[in-house]
Parts: sequence; C-alpha cells; structure tokens
Amino acid sequence: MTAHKVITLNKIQIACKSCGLSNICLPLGLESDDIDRLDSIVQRNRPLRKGAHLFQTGDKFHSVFVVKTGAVKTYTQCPDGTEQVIGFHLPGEVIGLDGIELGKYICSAKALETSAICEIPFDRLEELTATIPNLQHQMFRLLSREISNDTSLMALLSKSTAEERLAAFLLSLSIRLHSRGFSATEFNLSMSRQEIGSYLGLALETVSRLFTHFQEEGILKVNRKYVEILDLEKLYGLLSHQTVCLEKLRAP
Amino acid sequence: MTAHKVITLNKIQIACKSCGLSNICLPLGLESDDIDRLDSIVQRNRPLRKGAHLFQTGDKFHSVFVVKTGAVKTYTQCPDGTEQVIGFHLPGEVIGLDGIELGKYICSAKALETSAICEIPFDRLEELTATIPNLQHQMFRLLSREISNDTSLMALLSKSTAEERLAAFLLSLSIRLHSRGFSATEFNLSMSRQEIGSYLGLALETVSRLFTHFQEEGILKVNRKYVEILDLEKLYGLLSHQTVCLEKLRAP
DNA sequence: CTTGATTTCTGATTGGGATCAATGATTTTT
DNA sequence: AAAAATCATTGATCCCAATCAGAAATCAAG
Repeated sequence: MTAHKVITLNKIQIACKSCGLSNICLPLGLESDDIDRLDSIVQRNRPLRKGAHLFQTGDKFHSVFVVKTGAVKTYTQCPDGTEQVIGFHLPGEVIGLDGIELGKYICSAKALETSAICEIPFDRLEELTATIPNLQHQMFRLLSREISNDTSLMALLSKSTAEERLAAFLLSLSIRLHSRGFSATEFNLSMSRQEIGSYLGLALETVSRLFTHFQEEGILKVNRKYVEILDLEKLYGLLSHQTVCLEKLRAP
Repeated sequence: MTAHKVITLNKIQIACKSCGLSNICLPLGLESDDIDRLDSIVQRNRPLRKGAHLFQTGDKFHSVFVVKTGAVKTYTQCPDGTEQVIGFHLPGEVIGLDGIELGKYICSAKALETSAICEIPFDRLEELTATIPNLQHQMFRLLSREISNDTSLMALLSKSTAEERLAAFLLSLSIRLHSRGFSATEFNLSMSRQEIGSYLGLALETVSRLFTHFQEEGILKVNRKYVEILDLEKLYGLLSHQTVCLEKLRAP
C-alpha cells in the first residue's frame, strides 16, 4: 500500500509558521491566527522533478504557486518553436499571478531543478484576503512588486548593452539568493546559457562570451554552471548609469 | 471670487455611472450600490495641462489615477539626463499601481495633452475592496493585466526587430483607441518620435525611417502626428511570428 | 569504456540599427 | 512677423551583437 508513504510525505511538509521564507513570502506581516488560516488553504504537493511543468500556457487558472526550494522558469512558446523566457523564480517568489486577468495562465512554468512548491487555490485566497486586511494589502504589494520588477527589466531590455544586461542579471541573482540565506558571491546557475540569453534578449553565444570576458576582467570565476563573483564593486560599476535597476535590484 | 467657478467645475464632473468608460474602468462588474460607494471616494480634480505632472518619481504614494480624457506618459529619468518611457496611458487606464509596493511612485507621470484625471486615494480604495468582493477581484484583475501587458512588452523588446516593434505599437494603439469608441484606423499620436523610440527601445531616427518605410509600402499614411492605417492586414502580418503580442494586444 | 546528445566555448562574418550630421518643417516666443 | 526652439526627416558611417560554423567539454545511457 502507498498510504503510509503519503502520510510520511505529509509529515515532512513544513507549515508557513516554521518555514524560513515567511519573512519574504505571503504571510509577511500577518497575525499568528491569520497565518494559520492561510496555512490551512495551502496545498503542499510532492516535489516537482527537473523539467516537470507546474502549468502550461492556456491551462485554466486556479492557483498561484510559491517556490519553496529549487528554481522555476516561466516562458512562452513562439509559433516558430523557439521559447521566450519570461522569468526565473527563486524560493519565496510567487508564480501564476498573470493568469488572474483572463482566467488562464498566459505562460508555462517548468522546474529548472527538483523543486518544492506551495500551491494556493486562488478562489480560497480571495475569500481570505477579503477578511484579512493585512493579507489583502500584502497581495496588492506582491502584485505591485511584480509590475515594478517588469518595469525595471523593460528598461534594461530597451536601453542597455549586452554587458550591462548580464551584469544586472548576475547582481539580481546575487541579491535575491543572499536575502534567502545563500551566498551572495558564489552559486550555481540552474539555467542554461540559452535560457539566460532568451531572458535577456541575447544570443547564447553572446552570453558565453561575456562570461569569458568577465572572467578575463577578474570580475568572475566561472566553471560551467558554477559562478563565483570576485569583484562585486566592479560588477555594480558596469551598470552605473542604470537608474531603475540599481534602485529596484534589491527588491525581489 | 472664485467660488462660483469651482462649483461650475464640480457640476461638469461626471459620476462613474454616467461615464462612458465604466465598462473598461474600475466599476466594471459592480452592483449599482457599490458603484455609488466607489464614486464617493473618487476625486475629480481640474484637468491637467499638457506637460503637467500627475506625480514624480519618489513622491509619496497615496492614490491611483485613471485617465478620463487625454493621454499620459509614465517614465523614469536616467542619471545621464535621458528619460526612459515606461508606458502611454489612454482613457480608462489606471496609473500608479507600481507605487503600492514601496509606498512611493517609482516613475513619473506627465500629461501628453490636456487630460482629465480621476484620482482614487488608495487607503480608501483598500477599505472598499475589503467589503466589496467584486471590486477586490476587479483590482486583482487590473494588476494582473498590468503584469501580462508588461510580459508581452518584454518579449517584444527582447526578441523583435524595429519593424515588428513599431507595428505592434501601432496595432496596440489602434485596438485600444477602437475599444474606447475612437477610430481604429486614423488617429493623432500624442507622443513624439523620441518618446515612441524610448518606449520601444529604438532611436528616434529609426522610428522616423520606419514611418516613411511603412508609408512607401502602402501600410500607412503619415503626416507628423497624424496617422492613417491603410492596410491593417499587412500591419498584422508584420508581427506574424509574435505569439505573445498577438494574443495580448486586444487586452488593454 | 564507448557512443551519441547536449551544452558550452571560440572564431569569422554580417547586418540592423545607433550615432553623427545636416536640413527642413512646425510650433512657440517675443 | 521675425526669431528661437522644438520636432521630424534623410543621408552617411560605424559598431555591437546576431548569425554561421566548428571544436571541445560534459552528460546520459548502453
């Protein structure tokens, strides 16, 4: 029987209150009682294997998702087969918010590595937000942040050179990882050069060349997916005339 | 005395219920009573002159704004003095949502032409959304739409050629104007080539050349700010391999 | 280990759009 | 109405990054 296995799985699942992400995630700023109410509607499914989909473009929208561990990419498929990466999502980040409007997901979400995910049925969430003002406010903030982040990225994509884009990308990763308790200066990229390129509007060859270039400059030490930032200052210096990014980079 | 003038101004102000935009604006889907409650917190100030600011980067966030007539651009200022246009906002579109997160506006909003604006104090709005489920849902949808739109634009900026960008821009304008009761095929651009270029990540010269080019192809008739679309089909054809855009273009 | 598939790196070439520069058209100012 | 300022057009040149092409490294599996 598999019954026992399931119970075991449930036991290892972590409630919001004891989750290390509670200070960046949805429960931020909630009273203890309210966290419990939120907790009760959160579904914690089995971890998603690398390459598995959380949802796909056009699927009926029913839930938003929070990455607990691992990493997820969102992307859309172009008619010509190529994919356009929309975003990379680290622990504590919410996915699927863009599906609210039309009632269906407008992008696909795929695990870049084995990832634990919290699922929050949106109709249940809306019931809660209507009775918990702090939660409603937190949701508005979350959605607003998403918009600000997109704004920064748009500015990056429409103005900056390839060098600035990759520098901004690496710094964003560094900051986000650091605020989640990981090292700010060494980490493994869970995405390919191709995916970074798609996200930043660059060819994969350009991304590869830039990694080499940054290495020659003594800014990075790169080995395949493994990146060590040797000179954070210099990396920041590369995007010195980027208002938006510098202001917003700390956010996500 | 100016008292009489003020009263006159108040009299010409249009309540949400009798506003032509009510089917695309915030009141969408609300009961009659709830529209009245929303109406009661809407501030209708005197029209904004061309070039006047609605708010500026860093200002304390207190309200969201809806364009009633006219057009508004949002933008950020780079340290080097150049500005980055974030968006163009037509009647019925909401501005300032990106300020919720940090409690201050992260961009500036300036009238491109004389514009009537509805101002909605956000703390009052949040009180209402907590008691009117439909309004809360509408706010979530609105924020979600903003995110989807940004996503489309990011894809456009990171993948497409100059030609595709301008075509998408013109079609977006055409569709949005049409859904507001204006002509889909002839309109006046309220923004300069420079501003279009900034928004699309192109040099103003490129924008100008493309207008000429589209004219040579028989797609447009352009005279300064005045644009007439002669061949909508051909214009759509230019962005045939753009998933995201074609799907999303109808939205705003 | 070997084979094949995928990913990354590097070099050579090309092209789209930026930049520089000059002129013309339009609006605003005085 | 003239002068000034802004905006749009057009041409010439240049450069960054895309594309094309191939080698090398890594990974997956028999």
